[in-house]
Amino acid sequence: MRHEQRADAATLNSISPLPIYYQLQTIIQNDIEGGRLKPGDAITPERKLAERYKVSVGTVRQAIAPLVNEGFLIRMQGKGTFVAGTTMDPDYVRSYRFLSDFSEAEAPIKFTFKSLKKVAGSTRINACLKIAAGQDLFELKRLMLIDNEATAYSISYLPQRMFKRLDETPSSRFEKIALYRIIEQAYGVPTISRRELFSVAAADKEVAALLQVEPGSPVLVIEMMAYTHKERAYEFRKSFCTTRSRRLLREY
Amino acid sequence: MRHEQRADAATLNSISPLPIYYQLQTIIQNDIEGGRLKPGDAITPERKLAERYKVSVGTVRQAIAPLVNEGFLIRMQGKGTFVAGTTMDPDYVRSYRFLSDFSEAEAPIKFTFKSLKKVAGSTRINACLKIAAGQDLFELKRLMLIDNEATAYSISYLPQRMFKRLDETPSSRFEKIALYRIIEQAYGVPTISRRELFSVAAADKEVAALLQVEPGSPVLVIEMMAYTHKERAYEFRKSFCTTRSRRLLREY
DNA sequence: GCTCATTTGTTCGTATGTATC
DNA sequence: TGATACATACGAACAAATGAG
Repeated sequence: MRHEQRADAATLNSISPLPIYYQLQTIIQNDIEGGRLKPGDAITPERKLAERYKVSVGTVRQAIAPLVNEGFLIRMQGKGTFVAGTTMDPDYVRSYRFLSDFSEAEAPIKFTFKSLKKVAGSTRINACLKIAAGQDLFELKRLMLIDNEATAYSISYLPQRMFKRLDETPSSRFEKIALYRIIEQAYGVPTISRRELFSVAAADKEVAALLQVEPGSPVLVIEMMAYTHKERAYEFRKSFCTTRSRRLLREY
Repeated sequence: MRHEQRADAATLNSISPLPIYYQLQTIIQNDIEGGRLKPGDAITPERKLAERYKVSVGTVRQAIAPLVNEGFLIRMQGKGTFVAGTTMDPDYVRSYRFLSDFSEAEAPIKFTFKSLKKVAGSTRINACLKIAAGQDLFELKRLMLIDNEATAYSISYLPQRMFKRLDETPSSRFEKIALYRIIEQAYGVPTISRRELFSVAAADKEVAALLQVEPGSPVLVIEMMAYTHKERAYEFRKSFCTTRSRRLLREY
């Protein structure tokens, strides 16, 4: 479990205008973002880092503290310092939160799996994901229910090359665990940020049937990109929501 | 400009299980959240705090660091440590950001002032703002244009008691400076968080006329609450957006 | 343009406490 | 119980930025 960091090609430069603690912080952060340190790995203990780089423990702590603060690392007294997974607040990372009003409580939601299959890449989606036009995708469809009423329908696209054998995941898993958790646990890809585009559109036949509305009636449409380290896109998702009785919540 | 903190009713307790640095952090944070330290104020220098509380400079720094990190304070070498205003990333705090697609650049937006007047409180809005039903409100209406095309229309409600004489603000100011900046600069109320509820609704006559759409046609509706310290609500806003050519952006 | 007092920034080293295994 | 590792706290020295004179 303990990850052995290689005995540093990167070294600290005391002549550099950059503070030593910052140089060390960058080294560690690069190891995380470069995938050499994966979620769950323990990093070298602070005292050993201090010896290796010939700096004081305080300086090592200065390097580690901001990484802990930004959510890259998790420190546990008596155990060690570990690489974190998805940094976003679990509440914020949830895409489908519905309220009828600000004063009301959040409605519990149920995910149902519809399908997961390999599909050919699309020009637009591959461009958004910044992958070659020829690369194939996984297409995941899910329906979200509140009080047994279909409330949101989502179609996700993920690069096959990045998530090999995702289609071997038991479908029940997609109903129990959030997608970003699966991505993180199975592939070591944490979710760092997301962008969403909101619009209104008329429901097509597929959406209308699933959301139980008249074809052509207006629904809330959200196109989302999910990003891991270094703003690398890993998912494109299109969601359709009815907002008859409940409305979609976002907090910042 | 320099704010003199009173010579501490609150004192540090070395017997307490809470670390000293944390106790000191809490004292400072309470002064900020309680309004005794306002945005722009300088806090007592670290060495003086160390003397006053009989702790080392390092401990004071440990107390200040997280407050800097969370955005309550801003430190400037050679100048001092100052109480920050709105903590949110300026980009994130902007409510009206529109893109035609993920790969496109953001469209520049123009705010136009429509009206600002005193209105009686409403049961629902006052409840959301957690103020007495009888309290009066300011109602601010603004129209947002992209490429001279009406794209969003917003109606904001703010408690009169909290923002006395807001209606004496020159209307041009609302077209040049974001509302949250005015609120912060004129009243010392920083924006800490927001919640939004997204839905789709038919445009009424007023909205349809301003957004230049057919009455009854579907528009994106966003109800927003803005909060300052301690999750105290200070604004209720209802926005209506057309998403013909551009879509509303949110990032997390 | 220069100097000086003030203030924060960086780095060091040490000691002791506490949690884990 | 002991070894390991992080948490808290202290204090000192020098660097760098600022603003006043």
